[in-house]
Amino acid sequence: MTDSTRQRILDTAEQLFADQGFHATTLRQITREAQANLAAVNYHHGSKDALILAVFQRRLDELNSERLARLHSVLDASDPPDLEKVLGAFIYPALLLSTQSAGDGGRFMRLLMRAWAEHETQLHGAIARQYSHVMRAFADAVSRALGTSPDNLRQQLDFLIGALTYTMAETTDGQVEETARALIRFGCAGLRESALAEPRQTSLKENIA
Amino acid sequence: MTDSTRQRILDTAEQLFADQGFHATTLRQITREAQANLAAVNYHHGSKDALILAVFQRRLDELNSERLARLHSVLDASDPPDLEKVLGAFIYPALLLSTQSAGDGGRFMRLLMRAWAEHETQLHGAIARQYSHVMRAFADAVSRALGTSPDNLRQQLDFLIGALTYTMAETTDGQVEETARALIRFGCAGLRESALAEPRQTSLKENIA
DNA sequence: CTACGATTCAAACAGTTGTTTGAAACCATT
DNA sequence: AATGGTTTCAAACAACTGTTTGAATCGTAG
Repeated sequence: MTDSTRQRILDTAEQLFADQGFHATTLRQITREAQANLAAVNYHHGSKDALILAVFQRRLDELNSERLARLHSVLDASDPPDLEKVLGAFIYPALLLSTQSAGDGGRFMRLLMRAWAEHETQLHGAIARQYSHVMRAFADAVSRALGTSPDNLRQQLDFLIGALTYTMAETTDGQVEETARALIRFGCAGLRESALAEPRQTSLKENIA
Repeated sequence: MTDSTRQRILDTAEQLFADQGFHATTLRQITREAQANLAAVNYHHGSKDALILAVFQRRLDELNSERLARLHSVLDASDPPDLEKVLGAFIYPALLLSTQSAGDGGRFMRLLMRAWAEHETQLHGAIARQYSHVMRAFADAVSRALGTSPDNLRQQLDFLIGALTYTMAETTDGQVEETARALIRFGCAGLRESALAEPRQTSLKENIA
């Protein structure tokens, strides 16, 4: 292994941050549970703030690439794309990150929730920045599936993100698959209804994307 | 006034908790901005944890009674109740709490978000306990509007709560009304679609409410 | 074996935390 | 003016925070 201590700190920090929050979790607690020395955090990661960012960077990179890979696979399958499959490409990668931390399915979602509540901090900005291009890609895909402009879709996608984060944060491992299916059905209906409300946008100017 | 310092501490604590989180906010910061002495928090509220609970108690009591009042008004208007109006009775009171803290529309929602992330703490349990009977009332109302069993509706209502909390947490004051309308339309479509998926439940056993 | 860079470790650093204390100040009632 | 209960205040408390330091240990290449 390139660096075992660094990884162990990252893993236990992720778990403790999700359970207790960033400020409430102490470096002594992290290093004790990771069976490392107190100074190891500063040695391997520089500072506590840098550790927090590192915890997210690792997972968000994983989440983003998995989502985009599935999305492109869906886009290649049919044109216009199937809305259910587009939402599936958005939702299932998030569930994988949750269920892979065995025993606590909602941990990653609670971590995201905590990060999002940190509204005007470095963390919120960093996550928003890493999310934005993925969100744009999915907004484009949904707009093509519905035949509408992608402009007002960001809001409806936020509805979906909110529902996903909140619900999965307290879903136990067994119900994850069923909850995901219900969420996809719920979201598709909401998106289709919202698409009906605004005038169809079929002009070239908006739809070449 | 019965107690001005107590109220001032409650107000500034609410604001700082939403902006920075519970642990990151210090009693010295609260008392400084509230123009009170450091010991005033412990004198008036007992402890920092008790202050956190008090901040939520005040707002949740307000939110719950407003929601239930509007719900009963909707239930009295027609039978079966109008689904859009039921969701409106759920959503608008939350917006009022957000907009009444001028200049930062999403503050209360971020506060709720932070509280919800505190998963296995006293705070999470207290909020869930205060929410449960309201949730039950709205689940019953929605089930009557749709003509389905209220059993599986809790999950769809959680979708709505998640979308509401997440979206409003970053909605600026001006867009609040429009966002609420979009959310109601989105949620109604999702609920109606989910109702179609399961078999109609019209037996006496489930529907006497 | 030796030497050297990477890693670990115990100890200490200065600063901050929530809480407590006892005296001072306030304020209405006698 | 004197009383007694409520509220404020400055000061101190022990405990804990993230970070730094310099020596000890490790693993490996010369």
